[in-house]
Amino acid sequence: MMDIGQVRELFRRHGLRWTRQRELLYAELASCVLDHPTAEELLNAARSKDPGLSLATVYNTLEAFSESGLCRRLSSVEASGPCRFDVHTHDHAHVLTPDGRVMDLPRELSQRLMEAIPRDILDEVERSMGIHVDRVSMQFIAHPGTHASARVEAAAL
Amino acid sequence: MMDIGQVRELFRRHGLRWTRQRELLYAELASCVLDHPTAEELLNAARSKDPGLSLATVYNTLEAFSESGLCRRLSSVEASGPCRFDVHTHDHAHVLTPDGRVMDLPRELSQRLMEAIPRDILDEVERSMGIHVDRVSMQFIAHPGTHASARVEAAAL
DNA sequence: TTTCCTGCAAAAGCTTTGCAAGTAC
DNA sequence: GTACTTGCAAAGCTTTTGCAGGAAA
Repeated sequence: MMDIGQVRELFRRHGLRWTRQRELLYAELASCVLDHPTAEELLNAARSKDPGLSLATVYNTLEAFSESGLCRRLSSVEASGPCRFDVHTHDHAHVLTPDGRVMDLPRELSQRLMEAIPRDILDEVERSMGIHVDRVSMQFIAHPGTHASARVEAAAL
Repeated sequence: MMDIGQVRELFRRHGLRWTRQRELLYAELASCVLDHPTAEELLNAARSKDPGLSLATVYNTLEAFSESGLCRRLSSVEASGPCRFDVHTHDHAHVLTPDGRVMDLPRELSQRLMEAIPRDILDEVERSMGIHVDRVSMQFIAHPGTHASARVEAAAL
């Protein structure tokens, strides 16, 4: 994966101080390649390595990561629940499973999707709504009764 | 608009008892054709006609409406803050404005968008993620610096 | 040595719930 | 009459914040 020097460099590039807690949390978050943890899930995972870690620090850290572009915050979906955090910051679509999980669509597929939106429809959205479209967010809601099991490898992202 | 008999009938069809509060709240919600109110905004609007109305009732009512298919609760992946409620239950895309509002894309435009998703990409989403796609949810994030001002009429929805 | 981060606890914001009284059916 | 709804207050859940001590630059 990433050694500690690389993470320090990554943090520096994003204007973040390095701390033991941030290092740990970034590693945990980065290990969630397809699924996306909540703050509490991240805390539970990280506490095995740092029992003193506090939930407030997890939230503060995720806020700092999100601000600086190291992750993205995915707000509550369908069933109201806690926010989830996504280590992938590039534009990509999500799949929402019936059991409340959020999964990434592989980058390449997401790209093809975005490119498939006809230019003229986009133009009409901008014209009729009086806006400029910054980006498009898409979620595939999985049919209840199918259990998602991504067959993609992490590398595909 | 809709007279009281029609609303009673609508409620009955959806298995809901008619109450003064529900009547009022449905009217308020239905008057928000392009924008989507939060529970609190709805309360404020409705209190001019029923000062005794309570926030808990607004939430309970919106829950009942959502359950029975009379409105939809919007918990977008991108938005933060309180939930918003949408009287339009058909599938349609949304525009998220920089100031946190959520606006409907006209039905016809939404439909064209959905139809523009290539069949083969949808198939590959289902195959690679191991799901069946129930529906697709889309949001256009408006560029900060543009202020949305829909030029569509309510009738267009 | 200055500035930022952490952990704790407390507060804040949003939503749900228990209950007694009232209303729809 | 029965079952459901209302309004109130209180609790619940998620997230943020104030502060004192500690660590990074």
